[in-house]
Amino acid sequence: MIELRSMPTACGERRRDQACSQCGARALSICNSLDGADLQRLDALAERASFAAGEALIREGDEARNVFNITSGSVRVFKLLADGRRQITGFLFAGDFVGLATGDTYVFSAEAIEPVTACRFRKAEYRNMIRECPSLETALLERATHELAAAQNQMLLLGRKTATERIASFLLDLPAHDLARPMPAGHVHLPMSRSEIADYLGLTIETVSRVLSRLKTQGLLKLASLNEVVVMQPRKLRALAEGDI
Amino acid sequence: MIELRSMPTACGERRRDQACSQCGARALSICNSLDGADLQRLDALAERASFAAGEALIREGDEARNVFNITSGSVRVFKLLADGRRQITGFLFAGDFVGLATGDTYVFSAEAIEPVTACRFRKAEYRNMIRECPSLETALLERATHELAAAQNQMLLLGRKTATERIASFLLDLPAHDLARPMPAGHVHLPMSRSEIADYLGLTIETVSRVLSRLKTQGLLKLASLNEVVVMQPRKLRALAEGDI
DNA sequence: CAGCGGCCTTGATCTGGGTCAAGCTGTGTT
DNA sequence: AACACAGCTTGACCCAGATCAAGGCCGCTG
Repeated sequence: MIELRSMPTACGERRRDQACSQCGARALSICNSLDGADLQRLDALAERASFAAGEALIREGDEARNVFNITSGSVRVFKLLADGRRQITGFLFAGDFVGLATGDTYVFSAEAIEPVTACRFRKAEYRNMIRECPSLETALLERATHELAAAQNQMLLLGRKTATERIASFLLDLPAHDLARPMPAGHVHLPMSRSEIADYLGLTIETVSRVLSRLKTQGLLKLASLNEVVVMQPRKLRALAEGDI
Repeated sequence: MIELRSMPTACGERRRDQACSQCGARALSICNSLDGADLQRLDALAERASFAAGEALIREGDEARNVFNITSGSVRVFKLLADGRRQITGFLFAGDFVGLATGDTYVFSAEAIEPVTACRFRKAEYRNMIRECPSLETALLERATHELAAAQNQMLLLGRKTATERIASFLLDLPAHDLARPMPAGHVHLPMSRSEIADYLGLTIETVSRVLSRLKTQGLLKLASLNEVVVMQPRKLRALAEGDI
């Protein structure tokens, strides 16, 4: 048992009062939506877990026993085809929930990209929790709806955008998800590898690398390091992302 | 005010006790999850609406005033890029909800493919309803989670599957959504045009047409009419869809 | 029942991004 | 400091599916 309330980030605290660019919702963190008594009850049910880089929180096909709330680090959520082709359907950061699938088995996998800490809830207990704390359900519905809006944007990206538009959209959207990590304006931290970016955007690593190089040559970006991009011309990048060209 | 209870399909009745192939959930229709008293309350709030083919239920950017429950017909949900490129993010049938976005404005459009009837709920009233009827929220969360699982499958399809795999997946998954329309085993009804299939699968109409023709030549399908496909070899089609080749 | 128009199919050609193949870079190790 | 290795970049070439173009089919209308 961990005293979540004594640790500001333990239940996935995120910056408050920032409207989501994809669905317009505010106060998306579960923490922000619940009152003290509810958080206390969550507290009693939470078990802390940590994962090394590459370790799995959730494996597709396993019995769905747990729900996690990420408290630090970053996670890749993905599905595989039989021959190994991988689609990363999302990256998760502090404050995100994972494992809310309705069925008896997980329908996706989730692995730590960098060292991760999380609160684990047994799914059985989690159901009791919902019964006692209806506002949790409201908060989860809001988050699910938000993720659905994000998924629609991603489908638009995967189905209809060019490689350049995909990379531009990605660089502009990423900071909105990773709110726990404070970055100077214009700086984007990439905890994931090129191969993970490629599998998220439906491209190959070579194309990701080429497009980043071209955007750099064109002066839209600087590559401060492998894992840090500085957006030099956000207007132009936004125009590229929307296909306005 | 419409007496929903007196019309079996009015609140989006769907076949019961059929587990979803994408997320394992059962009883996905809202109707199936609610008891008589709750349905009666929903009843009092519902307003019947009908839409001609091509008419919009929801326009991206408009103020989000309504939530709809489709009671008959089929609907395309989509997003557009500035230059007109379209991604259809889903097709909706009897029993599906649309318009549950959290924000103040809709972030996608929804249009009737064929004549549609639906129950309209004012969003303000809908919020009261949730307060009075907590099991509605549970049902909606279950549906949202289900749609999220479907969205992840679609991202895998759009990001990593070949044209043939996309078409095969589409033909196998479609009947599971359109439960209200009873079809003989193996028969798939396509209420949407080739152009809508293309915009759903991230392809062009020419590619959709060519792949269907090839599958027909190979004896996997018959094209009974423009809008009806008969799957002759479901095993082989499933193998194609999963990329097992 | 002829003519029209919207959709669908099929063929020919083109191209964005994939594939294959070197190198490069940065980091950790001895 | 030299090395090794994993991940990244860059170049050359290729191909699945897009684009461009020409008919075909079918339901509707006069």
